[in-house]
Amino acid sequence: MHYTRDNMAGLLRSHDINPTHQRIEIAHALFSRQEHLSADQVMAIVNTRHSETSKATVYNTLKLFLEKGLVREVIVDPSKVFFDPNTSPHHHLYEVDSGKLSDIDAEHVVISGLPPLPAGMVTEGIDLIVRVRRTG
Amino acid sequence: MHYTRDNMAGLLRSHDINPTHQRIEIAHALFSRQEHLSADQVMAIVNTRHSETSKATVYNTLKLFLEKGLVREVIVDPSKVFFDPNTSPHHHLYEVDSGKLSDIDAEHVVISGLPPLPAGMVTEGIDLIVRVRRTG
DNA sequence: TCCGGATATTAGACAAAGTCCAGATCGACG
DNA sequence: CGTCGATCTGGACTTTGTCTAATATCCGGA
Repeated sequence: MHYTRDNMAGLLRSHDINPTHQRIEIAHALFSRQEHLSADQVMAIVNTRHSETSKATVYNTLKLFLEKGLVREVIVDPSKVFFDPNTSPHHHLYEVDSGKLSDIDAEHVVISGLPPLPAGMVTEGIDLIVRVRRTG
Repeated sequence: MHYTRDNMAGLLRSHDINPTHQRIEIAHALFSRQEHLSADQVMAIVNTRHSETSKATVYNTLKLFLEKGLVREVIVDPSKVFFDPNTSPHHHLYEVDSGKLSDIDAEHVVISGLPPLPAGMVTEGIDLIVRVRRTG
């Protein structure tokens, strides 16, 4: 599967998102890299050659992608939110010093013994973040 | 154990923190409530009667408490950091709609199957956050 | 008691992330 | 082509948090 811009249009449509120029560029930035990017980084990537997409649009679009389940939000750093194009169940490894964020496959991870939820509540998601630091 | 201001002074000393007026007030705000508070909330509480403590001091003090292991940082909301006076191992339940944050005792929770850490890394902490939402 | 240095506090300027809005622009369709 | 709803935009604004230089407080020793 190549993350071409044409394929992005299809991906957007399949998530009920009208594929505009800007949205395709933003989706392409996220999916072709398969990395965790902040809004800032997305903006920088999309506007490398010449300014194409405004800050407001980047934020609006990322929020839209989030609502439509195209990307996932990862909150590990108090100063910025990361957007993750991988929506399959997985966890995160965060290197505190460098700010590097990587995936931990959920396949073999088991979390057991959680207490029952309060009445009238449904789980929206379980975030497991392993914070690590370089020794010495 | 009552969380009197006098006891706060002892608590601070036992964590190698010089117990000043402002620090005692801030510690008292956190520990007497045993709740998760943001810097904003701490500032509001400490300055209810009349302005006593500046913003800079609140931030400096919370950071100091963090370094000295007196409180713990909880990152669940992209817009603000919460400070948790409970430093014993535990997890968190976050109600997305209301922003309410509560503890999950770690005693019976088991997390297994995590992959080995990259070489030269040590775990700084594992954060488990259960995000819930009220059923519609 | 007075002095001096170390530690703490402060106001306010500043920075960065994100939101908001009113107007401009786009693009599909008749 | 002209219209209309959807989208995009610049820029002002808000909020959280940081920084700095000046001031205040504390404490030990002469």
